[in-house]
Amino acid sequence: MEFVERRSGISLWRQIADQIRIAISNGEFDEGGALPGELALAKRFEVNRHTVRSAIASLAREGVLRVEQGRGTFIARHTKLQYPIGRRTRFSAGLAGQIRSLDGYLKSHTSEGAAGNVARGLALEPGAQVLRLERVSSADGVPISRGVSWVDAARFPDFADRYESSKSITAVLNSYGIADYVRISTRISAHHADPATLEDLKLSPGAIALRTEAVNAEVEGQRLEYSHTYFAADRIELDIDHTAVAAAL
Amino acid sequence: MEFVERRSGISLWRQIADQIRIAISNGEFDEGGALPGELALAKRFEVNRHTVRSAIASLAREGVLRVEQGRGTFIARHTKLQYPIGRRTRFSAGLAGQIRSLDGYLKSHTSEGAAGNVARGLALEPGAQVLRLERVSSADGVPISRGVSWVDAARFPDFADRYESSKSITAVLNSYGIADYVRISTRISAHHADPATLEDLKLSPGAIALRTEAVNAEVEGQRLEYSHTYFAADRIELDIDHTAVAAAL
DNA sequence: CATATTTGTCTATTTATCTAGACAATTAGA
DNA sequence: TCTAATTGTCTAGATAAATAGACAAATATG
Repeated sequence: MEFVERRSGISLWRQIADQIRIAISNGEFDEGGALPGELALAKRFEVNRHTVRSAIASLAREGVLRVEQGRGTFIARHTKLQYPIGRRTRFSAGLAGQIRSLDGYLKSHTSEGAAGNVARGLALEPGAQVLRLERVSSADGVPISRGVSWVDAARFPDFADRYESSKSITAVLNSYGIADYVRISTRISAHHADPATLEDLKLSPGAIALRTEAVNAEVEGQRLEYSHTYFAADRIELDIDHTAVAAAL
Repeated sequence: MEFVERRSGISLWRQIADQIRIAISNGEFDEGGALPGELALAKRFEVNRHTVRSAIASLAREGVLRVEQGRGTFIARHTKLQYPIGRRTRFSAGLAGQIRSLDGYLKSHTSEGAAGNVARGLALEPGAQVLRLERVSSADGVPISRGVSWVDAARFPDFADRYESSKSITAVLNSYGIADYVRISTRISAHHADPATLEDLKLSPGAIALRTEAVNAEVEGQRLEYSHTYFAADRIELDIDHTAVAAAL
């Protein structure tokens, strides 16, 4: 017997869909990839068969399950992407090998005064002019992340133009003569996705966003980039590498 | 105008509550701590005033908001705990300074054959006997995390007994003559909390769990502990430290 | 004190979700 | 081919969520 809670603001079918999703990612139905029948699931969750059917229908729409009349319900997709994070995190290189194509576009770029957290991240005075770049990335056509980056406007006046042509933070920094940089800190939290993230990542309400707040700096410590990135938590997970400086060379 | 989606399986009041929560954590209502009036919020989310009231009531029950008749609605609580993760992550030491008390209890301990991921994490043969320890931790009386740890049963036969008395992984490892250990890898994902996590962390359905899958090892590389930990995402965030080995001494 | 603004409570109605049951359509296996 | 087990579709009714409006109660302000 599993638990679903009524009057929680989450419909029963949605709770059941979430639990099935988790069970799949825990490898629960791996033998053959078949789920228990609708009646068995209804008994397990203590709900009506039609409620289970709603849950299954929503997972089938997402491509997680495949339903075949007379045969049963099967797992259609399983794996999440792994996004490595470490001292030498590079956005584009991280997913290499896991996907065929990685696209990204610059959604907007503006100049603004640095708010508190941005100023702290870049070690600037609050209110100093910074460039704000908003980017959306997709792997094999599926949106993966939405990121906002801030850089010092005084040091990188035409960062946006250069980014537009190369579409790589690393390449732009290289073009400014910065051969190498390292990740100083990453702060990770999880939320229900806000409307902007829902839209950019093509998620439905209630979906979860993994958020990283990161600072990249030169090897000597001079701050380069401060960023917020929102990942679609049902498509990707973060893989932290704690190995020491050896990899840096 | 913000967006709420109907027929998504998440009730409107719940979507609105989630958005208000996010807005608070983004510092949107910080001046004075007062939210817009119910009518203003109803207009903003394009719903009835009563729907907004449901959202506010649920946040007030959680202690996030404080409602005063005739005056308005105010922010009651703001901050999340920061849980540091790095090469030298220690559960008990991480939250020092942020909280007054840290409690934990051993919920269960069993001996079992190592499943695939456990065997990989501990570098054992699949099926090798391992001890499984399930722990729940609370900060200042509020549940923070639920963790399952596995250790090699052959090497640490009475790990559970020793843990029961010291309530510290570090202390138990010390008692086995292991003076130091390091975090090798941490994998982070986010899910809707499963029923066991909901119960242990006293969350309501739809709440988000931040999950870490971690491997701790001796400095020389010998694997010591493999763990899954679920954090209540609305109470804590993970703070990754990328600084190199300097801190290890 | 008078007034405007805010939250609190009540009734009524509409819409969405969940339950219940019956039976059809498809598939697998004896 | 017959039967059991599965998913698909329909109807009907009960429960929960959302809308709508009216007015009370508390607060702040001029």
